[in-house]
Amino acid sequence: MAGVGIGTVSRVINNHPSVRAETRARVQQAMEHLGYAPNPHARRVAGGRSYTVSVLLPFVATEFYTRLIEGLEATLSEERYDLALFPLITPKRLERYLRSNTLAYQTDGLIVASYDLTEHFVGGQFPTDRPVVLVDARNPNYDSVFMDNFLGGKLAAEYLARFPGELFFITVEEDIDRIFSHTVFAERRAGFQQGAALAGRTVNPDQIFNTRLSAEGGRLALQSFLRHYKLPFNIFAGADLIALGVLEEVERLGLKLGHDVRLLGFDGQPWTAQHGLSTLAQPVEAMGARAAGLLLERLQNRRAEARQVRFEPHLIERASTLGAQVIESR
Amino acid sequence: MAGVGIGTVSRVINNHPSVRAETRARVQQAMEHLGYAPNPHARRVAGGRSYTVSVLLPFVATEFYTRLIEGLEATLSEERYDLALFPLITPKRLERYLRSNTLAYQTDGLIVASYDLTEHFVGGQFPTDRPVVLVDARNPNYDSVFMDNFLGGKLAAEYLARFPGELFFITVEEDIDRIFSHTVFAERRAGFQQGAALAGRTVNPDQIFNTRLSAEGGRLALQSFLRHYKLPFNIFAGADLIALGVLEEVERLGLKLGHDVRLLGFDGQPWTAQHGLSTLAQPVEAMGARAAGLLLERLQNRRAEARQVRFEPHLIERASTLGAQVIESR
DNA sequence: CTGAAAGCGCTTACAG
DNA sequence: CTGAAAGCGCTTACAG
Repeated sequence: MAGVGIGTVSRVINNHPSVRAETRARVQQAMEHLGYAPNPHARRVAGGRSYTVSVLLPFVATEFYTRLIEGLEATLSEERYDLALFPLITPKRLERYLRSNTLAYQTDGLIVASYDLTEHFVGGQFPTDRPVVLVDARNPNYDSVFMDNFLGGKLAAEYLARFPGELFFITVEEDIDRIFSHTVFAERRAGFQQGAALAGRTVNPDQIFNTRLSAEGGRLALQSFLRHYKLPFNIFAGADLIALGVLEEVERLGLKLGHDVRLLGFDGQPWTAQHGLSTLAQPVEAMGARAAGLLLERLQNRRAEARQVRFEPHLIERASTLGAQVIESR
Repeated sequence: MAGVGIGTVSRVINNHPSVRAETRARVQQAMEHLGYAPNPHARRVAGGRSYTVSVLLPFVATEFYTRLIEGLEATLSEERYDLALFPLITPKRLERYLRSNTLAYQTDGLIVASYDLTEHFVGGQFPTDRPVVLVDARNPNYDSVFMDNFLGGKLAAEYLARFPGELFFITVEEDIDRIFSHTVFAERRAGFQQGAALAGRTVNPDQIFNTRLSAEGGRLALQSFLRHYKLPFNIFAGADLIALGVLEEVERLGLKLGHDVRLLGFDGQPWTAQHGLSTLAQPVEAMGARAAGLLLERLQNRRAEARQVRFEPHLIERASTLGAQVIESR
């Protein structure tokens, strides 16, 4: 249809430089018109690349992963890469992804989210020769993009310590998927405790409530704090989802948000704005984009030194810590 | 290594009948020895089949899906099929899975879990010519394997109505992933209400508690019931996970399980046994296996009429409804 | 800059 | 029953 040989079509598809602009345009028009898209299996058989990247991620359906995937995809799709998602459901399945030559794993590279899975393999290396990038996790041997969760907890404590009233922390100790271990909540907790100590504040064990990652857990936490302490409260919820439950319970009990209870979340979910929830925002999409970028670079240059990219959370102040009036007058 | 041509190796791999048993064994030995596994991309390019099946499933990490996947995989792997999991995160992504010819979607068939997604497409048909099987969902135009959730709710009410005290139901109205709608909880609720009515029992609105799918939601539900009603309670939790929270709260409050509070879950999760939780068990693995079987058959015979396979939940009685003593004396 | 040819790792008639 | 050959839909030197 474009009046060219299939080799030229292939060059257009693969962005080969030596194609005349006019020819390239003609071929692209024809592809558009015909709704043609190349067969990725054939591309892999012929060229050794499938233009697909695997993302191994925990089997937990939080907005964090939705946002992370968006970030990954935005960057990868610019280079015409597709991503295939592989929820890590059992260790057996991890083994399968890595060792078998299942279609599933026949991709060009690997992005591993939230786990440093190297501990599962002898020698601390992934049993693969494909490039691997960690995101929301870190390992010195691999490109890593991670959040400084300790700093997040510390910032939370320092910020909340400026207000009158006791400090509280709601955390999640249980492994989110009961299979692979993760450390983000423990890091936030350690940071929180150090921040509180630096501010000269004590945090008793019953000021720390451990629950599961659910809004209802936040409601139970507030109930528990109320049984043992007097208002006002300064609560750092280890996740926005948990903070949402605190908000619900504050409302149900008729307490005054930003006064009786000052509340700080963690994550910076898009919906926190509507709820007036102060939060330590993680630039999740940016982290995903960066991880995708590292993988793309690594695909070009396999030998470069592993890079460690640290992100910091940033404080977003809203009514849940400042009170409604303060916000209005800004 | 086996002293045969590559064509014969291929015949062995594909279970072609006309290979001598002795030759087959020799080839298999060689494959074993070399750790050889065929390249699925090449298989698809050459033979049109990739021996991979896509599973589209909600992005919710419940044990239901873990078990479902196990059931699917057990059956598919017998026929040397692999499965590729595709969490349905956004409608955009659904579109992508179906329309693009991404590697992701270049599989031999489609298993769709928990949603009748046909509503998203004009004509009520999936835009694909590959076989499609629904599981935990139903549509007359496609092979479907589903649970009779209405019956489940009805059985629950009939069973609990035999005990003294009010009837309660804990449900989840919000869509589990906020994106695609599902109906299982509404069906259980409708069945529960009919069962209660048939048993001559009334269920007031405040005897039904709506929460999210979390253990903590069960704890809040029990708190709510206690504010409005007197013990003893007969509670049907729409999911075992929610029942777990009721158990936790019963213990925290020092109530007597199986007496003050009789509790029935739904799902039949493996861990319910340890907790003495009575439950309406869904044979999830069997449903998965059946769905996989239907797909395998459909791969052979594309024209056969769509089959509808209905599963029923079955009651498992334990201490949470019978009390500890009764169990002991059995 | 572009076409024609070889080749990627398989499957499957076609002979024998 | 089995080997040799053609072909699947691409990519990529190799010529021109």
